[in-house]
Amino acid sequence: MWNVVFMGTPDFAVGSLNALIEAGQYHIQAVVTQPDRPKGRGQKMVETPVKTFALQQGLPVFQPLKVKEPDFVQQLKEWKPDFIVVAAFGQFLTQEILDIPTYGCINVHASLLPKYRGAAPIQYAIIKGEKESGVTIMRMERGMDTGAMYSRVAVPIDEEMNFARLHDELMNKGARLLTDTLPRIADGLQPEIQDESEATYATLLTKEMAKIDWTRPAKEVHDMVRGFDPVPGAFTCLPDGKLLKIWETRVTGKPADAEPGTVLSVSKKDFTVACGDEELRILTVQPESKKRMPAAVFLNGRGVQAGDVLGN
RNA sequence: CGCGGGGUGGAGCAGUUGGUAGCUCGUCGGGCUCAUAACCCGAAGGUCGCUGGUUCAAAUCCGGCCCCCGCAA
Repeated sequence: MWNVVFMGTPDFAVGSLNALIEAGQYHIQAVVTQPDRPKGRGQKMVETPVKTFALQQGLPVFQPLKVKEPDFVQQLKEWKPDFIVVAAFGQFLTQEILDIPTYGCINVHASLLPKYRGAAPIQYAIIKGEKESGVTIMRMERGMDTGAMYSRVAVPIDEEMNFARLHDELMNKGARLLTDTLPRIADGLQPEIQDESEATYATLLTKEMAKIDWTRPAKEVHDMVRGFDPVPGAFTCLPDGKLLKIWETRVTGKPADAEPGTVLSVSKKDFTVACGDEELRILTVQPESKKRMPAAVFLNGRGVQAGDVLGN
């Protein structure tokens, strides 16, 4: 049995925590996660997915505002963990903390490092039109996901892959890779240094980035739409100013000679919109205050008409 | 008490000077066609979220409750 302190926050991290528990050879001394925060409609206090899961499992949960608080660092030292496993935790660890575990702080990162270091690696891989992504197990050091890598595993990304699916796949693959790799680290597995010249960064996604820019090529818009599905959702504006989220699209390959954002053809099933280069077929949308619906259904009600211009 | 939109036949919507509910799609039947997700004709299907109240009369006005959703965090 190895002593492990786990640090993580969103669903992605739950996969890894669960794998550690099921592996049966790790003693989870503590689960550290972000404090409860007011969230959503009504501003209710919401606990992180990791907290919810950890409590179900009967594990002790800690939610320091900052892990680097002296009192908490002291607590970590007293646990004398063999590993600190970190998965999408959301706080930086100080060198003092990195030095605590016998075998170091081990991170599960949802990309093939050194590509897509940072907060939103899954979304970025899709948005950038990558053909594959993956997960990396690495030894943390100071710096944003710069540590030497113990192991990696790749997963292909097809044209219809969206964030939700890639997330789940990487969560599962990452969890398995983690439990496979930890024992080898204890055995002395040597990590591989990241090639700094290959590094790219996946910065935090902002609201502004989710707004569709119809002057971009259709393929880019398509990649963006699936990269933002289901959160936060790529959106545009209807002629009346109402919000319209776009959930599913298909590149048509048909050149579009109209002002970007113009609704070109409207059939019973769907409609197409002019992008910078080609027409993009819209298959699934979500009007403001409504649920996600097929384009055909949307067109039955309010819908749009050929000639309408989106995005203003 | 963060801001806001909405609950109308299976689906998406219209319908607020209150007076027995319409549209598109779907479904079922029939027709046309080599054929069709196309077209034509016809039919079924709604206690208008729930609950009180105002009124001769409420989907439509007022109160309470339940549910869904967008924004913001």
